[in-house]
Amino acid sequence: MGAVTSPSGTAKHIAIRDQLRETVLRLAPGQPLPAERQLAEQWGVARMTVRQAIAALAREGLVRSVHGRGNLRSPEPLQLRIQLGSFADAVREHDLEPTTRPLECGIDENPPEVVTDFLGLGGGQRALRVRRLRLGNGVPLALERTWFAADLVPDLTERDLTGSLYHYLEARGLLPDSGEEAVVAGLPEPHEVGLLDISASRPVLRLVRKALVGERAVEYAEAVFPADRCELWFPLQSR
Amino acid sequence: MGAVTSPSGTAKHIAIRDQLRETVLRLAPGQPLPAERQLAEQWGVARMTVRQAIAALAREGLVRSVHGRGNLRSPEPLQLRIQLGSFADAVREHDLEPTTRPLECGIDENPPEVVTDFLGLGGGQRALRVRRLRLGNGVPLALERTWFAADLVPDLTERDLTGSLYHYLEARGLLPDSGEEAVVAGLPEPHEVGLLDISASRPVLRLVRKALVGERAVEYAEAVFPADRCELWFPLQSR
DNA sequence: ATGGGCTCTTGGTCTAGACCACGGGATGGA
DNA sequence: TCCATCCCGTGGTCTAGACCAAGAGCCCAT
Repeated sequence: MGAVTSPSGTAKHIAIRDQLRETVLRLAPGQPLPAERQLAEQWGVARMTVRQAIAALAREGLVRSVHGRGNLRSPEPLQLRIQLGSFADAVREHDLEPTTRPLECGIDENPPEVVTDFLGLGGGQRALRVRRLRLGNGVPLALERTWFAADLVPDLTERDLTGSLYHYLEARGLLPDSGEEAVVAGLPEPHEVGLLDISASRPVLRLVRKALVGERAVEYAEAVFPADRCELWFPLQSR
Repeated sequence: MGAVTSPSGTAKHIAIRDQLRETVLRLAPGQPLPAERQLAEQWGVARMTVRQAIAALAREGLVRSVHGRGNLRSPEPLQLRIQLGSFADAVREHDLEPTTRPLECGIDENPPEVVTDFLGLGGGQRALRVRRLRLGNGVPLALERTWFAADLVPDLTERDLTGSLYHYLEARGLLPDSGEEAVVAGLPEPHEVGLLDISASRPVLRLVRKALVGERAVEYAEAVFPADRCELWFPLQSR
């Protein structure tokens, strides 16, 4: 079939990538592209060249390669505006059903130094670590890891984790009233790729929250958000 | 020389990537890895396989491939904490020399709808667009694009752009006192790659600021930060 | 019905080459 | 001394195959 018409000087895999992008955008999410071998023959090109083009589309987040099945158009991203401290509310505002999957809840025998420093854990005091996956309509939106001083939350059970931790904290007068949040971007760790159901080359937002009640450090939390699906929102302070 | 010792079941390019990562970490920033052809021979492997390993290290941000020169270890990232609205101060706090390179300053004949909506531009009112590159010790840290209602800043000249725009605004009683900021992560556009001097596969933080003085919309700004070099920092509000 | 295995299709890895395009240093002439 | 040019080493692209491994559906034996 027709050879690749590259505006002289353009690499073939670039031209193929651009043509293929058009093809993908005409597909419904979840639908596969033609097989790599077929595309290679169709364009009269080596399979490696087609793979290079598809890899680029995968980095763009447009396509997901699944071994044994094909190169599928990615699901439509849902873009979520999250104002920090109210995850469930943010999800509900988008008419999504917020759910939480507890992954882990227990004593962290060896917490990172940033955690012990911030929570002021010295002799004997232990850190409780909670890991949760937050979803909207079943789609993973955030992976959270939170540390508390264990003696502050003695009766926190697995059941409390499926709802808002902030309700639990509020009932005990531990609702944070100040602190700071830092945001960086990066690429996901391998284990995060699976839990968040994203591709390894798509960026993520990482957020670190240090929260206080008055002078007392209450919560150290790290959250990972797929960049495709989430936007973090902050009110500007008066100066 | 020694064949690749892969923990049976591991792909060669993975094993090579991991060995190569160790090699890179022993290099000084800017120093090149051995040439691809040499590495391929050394490990008894095809050059394409070595290239696959190096591409992974490039995505990690550890290595930068330069056509005609080699695969060089990336410069040491400088990690900057930026509290919004005070870029120059943030840079100075890290003992860096903040500079600004004005790229463009003029009327935007066709501003995006989000801009005209926010700034309330109707009828003959026009938008002034400013593009600047912010650096610390000569290293690009942010690419900014800012829109103002043109009649609010009639005497803004190219000279004002090299310093803090906020000084200019403050002198005219236009210093923003409220607003909102949204943060997303993504990959850089091709033109951003060059200006920020990053590799195309490294994530960036994108920030959109809508700033007001009282009820009056003053500034719509978009900024792009290399994820390797910047961390955005926000104070937590009292609730 | 149902479960297990077979087979076919798909992407994943890898090879051993080829030629192109860029950068930099050596070389030589003005 | 200075500048243009050439050459060579580098990464960038591309080929035409090969085999491996995972998913999915078929078919048969239970």
